[in-house]
Amino acid sequence: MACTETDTKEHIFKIAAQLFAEKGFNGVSMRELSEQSGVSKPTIYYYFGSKEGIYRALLEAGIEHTQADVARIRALNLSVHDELVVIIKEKFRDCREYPEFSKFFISVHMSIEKLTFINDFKQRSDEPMMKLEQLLQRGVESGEFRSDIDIKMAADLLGSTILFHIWRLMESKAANDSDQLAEKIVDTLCNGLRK
Amino acid sequence: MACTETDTKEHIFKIAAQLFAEKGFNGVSMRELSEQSGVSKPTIYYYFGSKEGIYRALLEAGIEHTQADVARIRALNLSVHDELVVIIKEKFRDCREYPEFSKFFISVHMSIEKLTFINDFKQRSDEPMMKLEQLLQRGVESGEFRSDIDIKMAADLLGSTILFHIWRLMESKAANDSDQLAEKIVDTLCNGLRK
DNA sequence: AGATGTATACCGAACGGTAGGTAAGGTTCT
DNA sequence: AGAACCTTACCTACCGTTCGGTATACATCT
Repeated sequence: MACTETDTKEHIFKIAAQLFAEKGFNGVSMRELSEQSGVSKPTIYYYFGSKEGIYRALLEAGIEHTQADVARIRALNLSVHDELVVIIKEKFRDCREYPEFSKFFISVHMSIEKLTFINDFKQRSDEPMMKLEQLLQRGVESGEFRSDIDIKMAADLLGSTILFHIWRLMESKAANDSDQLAEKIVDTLCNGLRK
Repeated sequence: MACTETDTKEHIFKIAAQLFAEKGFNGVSMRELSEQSGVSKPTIYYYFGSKEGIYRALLEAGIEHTQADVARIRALNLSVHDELVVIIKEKFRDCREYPEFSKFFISVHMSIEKLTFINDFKQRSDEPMMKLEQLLQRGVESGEFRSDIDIKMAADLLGSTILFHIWRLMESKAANDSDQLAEKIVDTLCNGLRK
């Protein structure tokens, strides 16, 4: 989750993530970004070309990071229940490790602000939900879950709850026990409410 | 879900909801709003005082509407399972009946865009989640649900999924069978996944 | 060693354009 | 006449972006 370039560029990158996350694309001005990062406006243009350029760079970095995460966890070959727990734990860990970037991604994902240039990102952001469905399907096939469950619905429940908790985690800087939280989420869904 | 004033005001109100929902507060200009609603800029200022004024008016109208909904449903005295289903159905119905306003509210609720003047709205928007917790608590007390369930977690699962589905409903104008969807959501949570 | 050339990293000032907002003045209705 | 409603014309502040430059550093030629 980095920019792999000079210090200055990386610094701008990080501040941009913070500002965009807080105020959205249209809420941040280049002047503000330049003041907050302590460089001149032209310097930002030197590195990123345009306002849109910074935003896109942030998106790209995030997508790459997420894809790597998912592949690594899949390779561990856990039970579905455990893989779900690990996926959620890993998401929460990212939030602690890269709060600015995590906050930025969740804001992009949530915001309705229609920015024409993030359409393909939004499309790619459906992939995690598909992965969840595949995972649950595997749970049914292996006998871990009942075969009468509605996989799409369960994936929605899970996916939206993960988003929601990341969002809440990012808003209130509370030092939650996020590992326990991850287990609770999965258990609550797996066990249901009924007697 | 109305403005209870003149036609012109109501018309501006509706267009504003559409635009804010699509582009966020900072993404909409007063010029655009005036062009789209077919009145001059000063007319908008005549009715709403400021850009912030329109936004606030939309928020107020929405809060009132939601509170009325919840109270009415509570008075029906249903089982917890059924009350949950009805609440969700009612939300979905609103989305069909007042798509502009529903889309606006969901966008406010979801977006991280920090607009200082909507802080008290965001605070009040926690109330529905609290209502859900109370409802689930009632379910435990009446014996409808197991006593070992994590109420907060279940409320989060449910609340975030409702938000998510409304959001999805609003994005893809698909004519979903939302009544069936409401039942599926509640059933999936109530019955769990495990064998 | 010193002069010259060139690339990188940055900045102050200014561009055309648009933002939110208003002053002043017509209509229309009562 | 006066209140309610709505417009044209205009304001200032700020927007994203670019221009024209500077400082440094390293390579090349003499």
